[in-house]
Amino acid sequence: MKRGQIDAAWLGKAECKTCGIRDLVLFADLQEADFQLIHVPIEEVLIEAGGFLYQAGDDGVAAYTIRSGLIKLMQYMPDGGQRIVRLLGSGSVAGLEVLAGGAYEHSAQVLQPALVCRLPREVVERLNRETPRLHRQLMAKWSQSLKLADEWLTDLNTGTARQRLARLFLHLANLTGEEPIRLLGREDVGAILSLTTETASRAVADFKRQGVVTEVSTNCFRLDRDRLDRLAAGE
Amino acid sequence: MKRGQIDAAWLGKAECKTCGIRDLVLFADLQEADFQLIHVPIEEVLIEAGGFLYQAGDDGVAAYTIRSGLIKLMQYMPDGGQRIVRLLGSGSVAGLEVLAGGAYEHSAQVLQPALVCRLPREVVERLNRETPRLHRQLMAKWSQSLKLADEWLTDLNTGTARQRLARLFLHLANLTGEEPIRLLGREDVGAILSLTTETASRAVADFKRQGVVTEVSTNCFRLDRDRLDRLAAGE
DNA sequence: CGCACGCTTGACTTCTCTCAAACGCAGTGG
DNA sequence: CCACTGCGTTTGAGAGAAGTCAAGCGTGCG
Repeated sequence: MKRGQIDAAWLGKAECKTCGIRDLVLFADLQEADFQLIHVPIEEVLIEAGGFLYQAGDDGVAAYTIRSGLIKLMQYMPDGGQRIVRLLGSGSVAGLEVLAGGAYEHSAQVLQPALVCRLPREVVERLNRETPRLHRQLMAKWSQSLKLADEWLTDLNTGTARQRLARLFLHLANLTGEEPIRLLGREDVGAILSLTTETASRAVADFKRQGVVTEVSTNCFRLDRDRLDRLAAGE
Repeated sequence: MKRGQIDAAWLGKAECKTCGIRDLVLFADLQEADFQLIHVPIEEVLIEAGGFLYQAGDDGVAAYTIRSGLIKLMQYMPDGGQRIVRLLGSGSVAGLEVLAGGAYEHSAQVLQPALVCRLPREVVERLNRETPRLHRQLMAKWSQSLKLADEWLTDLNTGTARQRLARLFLHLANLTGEEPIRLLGREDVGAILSLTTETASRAVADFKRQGVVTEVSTNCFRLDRDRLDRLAAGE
C-alpha cells in the first residue's frame, strides 16, 4: 500500500458558527446558544486520496461531515471482494451509525481529496439530547442516506452494463455539480455497478469511442447528457 | 385486480402499554407518563395479502409498526418495472420517512397477512419532541433500515442467480424465524434478486430437484441450511 | 531506462435474457 | 360433474450479455 500511511492533515478546531456550508450540514438549524453545548472540539481534517476516515468494524467514536471531496463507503462481501454501497460528497454525513451505538458498518475511503469535520459521538449525542433543533436535521440525514441507498439499488444495479454506467455518470454529475467529471478507477466502477473490472473498462471505452463522453484529460470527462439520458433509459 | 379492494380490518385502538412485542418496536423505551402524550389514537389494523399500507408518492401521514406478517417495499424503475428494496417482518417499521417530511418513498404491499399499528405522524413527532426516550429507538430503527438496505445490495445483488437465491432463502429464514418457509411468487423473487421471472423459476426448480430445499406444500419449503450456506458462498 | 500498475483488448465460456409454448391448479359456469 | 378459463409456474431453444483467462499497451515513478 503505497498510500497506506495516514495522508491526513489536521487543520485546527472548526468554527461551526461561521461555516460556509452550514445550511447543508447536520448543524444547519443550530442557534447561538446551542454551540455553547459543544465542549469537545470539532476538528477539521484534510485527507488525501486513498486515506480512510474509518474502517468497517472499528469502534465508532465520531461521525463526519464532508465539506468537499468524494468518499466511498464500502462493504466486504461473502467472497472477500468489496462492494461500494454509496458515494458521499459535499454536505453528506458519514458514520451516522455511531449514534445507534456500536461499530462502523462500512469502510470510508477517500477518492478525491476531502475536507471533513470530525464530530465526536458525545457532541452529537449531547446536542441531540439537549436541543430539539438537531432532531430534524438528523431525521433528514438518515432519510437522505436511505433514499440514496435505495436509488443506488434501483438505478445502478439494474439493466445492462451500459445503462448502469450511463446512470453512474449522471449520478456523479449531480453529486459534484460541475463538469468535467473525474471518473473513478475501473475497479471502483465495477464495484459500484456489480460488474467486473473488464466489463467496466469495455463500457467506458465504448462510451469514449461513441462520443457519449469525451476525455478532456486522464479520467476526466465531459458528458453528452442527452445521449446519456437516453442510454440510461435503455436506448 | 381481484383483491384490489382494501382487504383491511380495523381492529380497534391499540393498547401500547400492554403490547406483547413492545420491546421490539419503536416505543420500546417509553414509560408510563409518555403514553399520556398520545392524544391521537393509534389503530391496529389487519391487512390481507395484496393490500397496501401506502403507495409511493402518497402524502405521508403515518408510519407503521409491523406486529406480524410480511411486507414488501417496492420502487418503480426508470423502465416502469418494479424493484423490491426491502422486506419487513415483525418488529420493523415502515414509512419512517414521513418524519423527514414529504411523501412515501416506496409502495408497501402485504405479502403475508399483516397485523400492523398505525402511528400518525403527529404522535411520533410529538413524542419525539417531548420525550428523549424515543430518540434512541428512532436512531436504532433508521440505522437498522439502512443496514438492511446495504445488506440487500451486497447479499442479494451479487453473484450468480443460484447464490442470490440461496441467500434469499437464508434471509427469509431468519426474518420469519421458523420453518417451513413460505416463499414469494417467482415474479417477486425476480424483483428482489434482479432476475427475470424465468430465471428465478429455474433456480427454484433446480433447488427443489437437488433437494437443497423441499417443498412441503405449495410454495412452502424446508431448508437444508448447510448446503444453502455453501451455495451462498459460491459452491 | 525499465519496472509496476492500471487500463484496454481479444477469444472463449458461461450465464442470463428473450420469446414461446406447455403445464397445473383453482375458480367459474354450463 | 366436468369442461372452460385465467394465472402463475415450468421448460425449451436460441440470442445476447457479461464473466474468465490471458496477453498487450501506456503512463508514471523509481
